[in-house]
Amino acid sequence: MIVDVLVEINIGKKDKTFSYIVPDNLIDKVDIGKRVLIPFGRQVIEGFILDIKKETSIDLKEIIDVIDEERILNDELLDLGKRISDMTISNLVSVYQAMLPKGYKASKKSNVKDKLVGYLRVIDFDKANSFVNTSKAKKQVEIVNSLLSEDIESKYFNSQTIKSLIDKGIIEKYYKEEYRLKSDLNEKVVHELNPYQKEAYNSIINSNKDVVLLNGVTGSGKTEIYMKLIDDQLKLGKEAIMLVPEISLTPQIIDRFKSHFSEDISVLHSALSDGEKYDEYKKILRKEVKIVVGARSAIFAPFTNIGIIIIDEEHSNTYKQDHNPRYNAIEVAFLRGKMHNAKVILGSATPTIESFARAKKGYYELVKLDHRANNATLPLVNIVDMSKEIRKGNRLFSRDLLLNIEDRLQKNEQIMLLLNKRGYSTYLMCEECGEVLKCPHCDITLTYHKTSDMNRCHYCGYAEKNNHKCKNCKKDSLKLMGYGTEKIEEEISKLFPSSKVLRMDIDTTSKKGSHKEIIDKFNNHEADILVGTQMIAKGLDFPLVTLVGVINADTILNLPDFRSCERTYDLLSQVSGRAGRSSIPGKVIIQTYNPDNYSIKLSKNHDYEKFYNEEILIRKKLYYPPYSFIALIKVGGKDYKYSINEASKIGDYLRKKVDKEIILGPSASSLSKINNIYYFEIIIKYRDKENIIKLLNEVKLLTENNNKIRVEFDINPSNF
DNA sequence: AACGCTTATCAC
DNA sequence: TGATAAGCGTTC
Repeated sequence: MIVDVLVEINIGKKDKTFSYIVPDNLIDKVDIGKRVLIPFGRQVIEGFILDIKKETSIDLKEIIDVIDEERILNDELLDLGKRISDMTISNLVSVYQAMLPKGYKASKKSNVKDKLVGYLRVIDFDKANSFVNTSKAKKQVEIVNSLLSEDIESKYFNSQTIKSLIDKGIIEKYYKEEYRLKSDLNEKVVHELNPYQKEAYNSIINSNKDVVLLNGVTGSGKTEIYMKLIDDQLKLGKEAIMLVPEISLTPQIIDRFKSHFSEDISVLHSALSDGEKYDEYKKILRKEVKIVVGARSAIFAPFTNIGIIIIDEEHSNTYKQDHNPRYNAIEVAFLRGKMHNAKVILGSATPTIESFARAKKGYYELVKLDHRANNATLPLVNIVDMSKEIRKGNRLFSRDLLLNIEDRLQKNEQIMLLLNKRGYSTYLMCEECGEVLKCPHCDITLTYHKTSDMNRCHYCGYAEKNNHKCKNCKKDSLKLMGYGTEKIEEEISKLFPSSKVLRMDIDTTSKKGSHKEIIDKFNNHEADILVGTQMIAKGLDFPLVTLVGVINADTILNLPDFRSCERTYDLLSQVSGRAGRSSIPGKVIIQTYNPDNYSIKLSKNHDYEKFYNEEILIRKKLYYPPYSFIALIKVGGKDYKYSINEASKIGDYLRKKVDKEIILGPSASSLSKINNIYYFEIIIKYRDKENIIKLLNEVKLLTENNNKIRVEFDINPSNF
């Protein structure tokens, strides 16, 4: 018997497998989709079995061992992986690896094992009973007495005492497999749908379309509808996958799910340890759970009978993986939905322009939910023109914002302030010559971090001590320019010394559990003001927040990205949704230098459709999605001239092969130099999806063996 | 990834 | 000319 094994090593030839002989003692254990241990050159590595053949051969090596008891990749997932590998122009192994949690990847590094817990039990009851009645060893008698009624974890007892009992032949130690995350079942809580939710629910179940776009304003109670839809599928004996952005996978949400279903659900997200992820995945493989709630990669949950797939906040760019393989979980959901004949539900208050366009064209069922659940009103939005404020000398905070903060503090209500930049100051500039301090490797502005007094590059991680010296004119005249959340926190504390301020950004949430800690503190009203980056805009629900301030709405607007308006609108509506979630009406103050930009102006009235109508015109005019698809080819190399030359060759090759599609570039990437590697980009705007994917796979084959350059592909990039 | 093999480079 | 460094190609 021979098996074909796919290994995680970059081999010039696409998805090449290696054949091995299966020794007789392993014949019963091998199966397609399991991992095996194999000799490979001089090393021993792991790989996936992709094929089994009856024939035999003598000049092949033998597999060393079969790692898995059960298949970890079933037929559907194996096939799905092949399609994703094609769609994303990436290696098949990398897709299979991305589909699996660390402990199930084919690599020696992932040495996550089953958690075994040591227990003690009585083996000789006669001996135990007489021992209890006769022995004078008080501690030992106590242990045996307890063990006579139930088995107990060995860690609770002194090992010396236990040893003597084991030696006497009365008790023994044994190991039991346990899950790292205990399933503490909550009491069942069932929510009745309100009339609006019921109407939306009915439209969803009565639709004959494969995909439903649920467009509900923030706070309209989409989650209740999701849960009802999942209930229906569970009753049919089917399984459900629900994807949520990483950031909104808060303990509150998980608890809410657990109490609704009152059965064990598998939760998959990055905050779990490798061991916990491994266990959660194992529960699915063993068919012990029927519901998975998780971030992007949870779309690969190894279910075999999926009834529904729900993607909450479908506009979130976290569903697209930003490194290879660059798959989009929503597209994977469509593939799996079709395979299982399961509906895919996309939910959002601000859908992507592409999704909404598809819904309007009738490809998706469009279901609207315009009423907030507990009759809460949408907040009042005030737009403040900062160019007028700055003339009055108000650089950071407008008068309007300060007055409102003061008012809320007096009423003992809470405030959230949002600025999507991190660090104390965004950059350092020389006051004498205007030179901006940049990373010596990446050509990107360095950010000053006050806590460490260091200037850091956010791309390569380069850091240097801040010495205020200008590298151009050598004078001590480097000044901090711009500002970040740290600066806002500092200034607010100065202006309102009696208030308690919390800050939430990448710097304060890097430690495990600190994210939850900050949320809990703010929730318990241990602070009055929460200053933070985007991460405070999403999904959080603080009933006492009645004022939300956006310090600078222009940061996203000014990004060189055709989606910058869409992003700005999303962010502003999300953040507005944070204000006035309960009976007290909320207020939002947006500070901007572009008060007339439609994405800012229209967020005031919470009218997504109006924004869509404006935005779609621009997309059409400039031939951007949904009027075209976009693909990005990134060519990187150490030698500037050679790299741009190779990039041009790729551009020429493509131009020769297509006639209607638009090929732009190559041009220097917006981050043209990172870690001393130069990057060039080719952008393709196309309509003929199949043909371009085929072409790009050809380009991959042609460039794969050239190790002077690295070529990467990004189909439908989420930002560029 | 890791090793052996071939080829380039340099001081003498 | 020999020693060492750098690049290349293979792994069932």
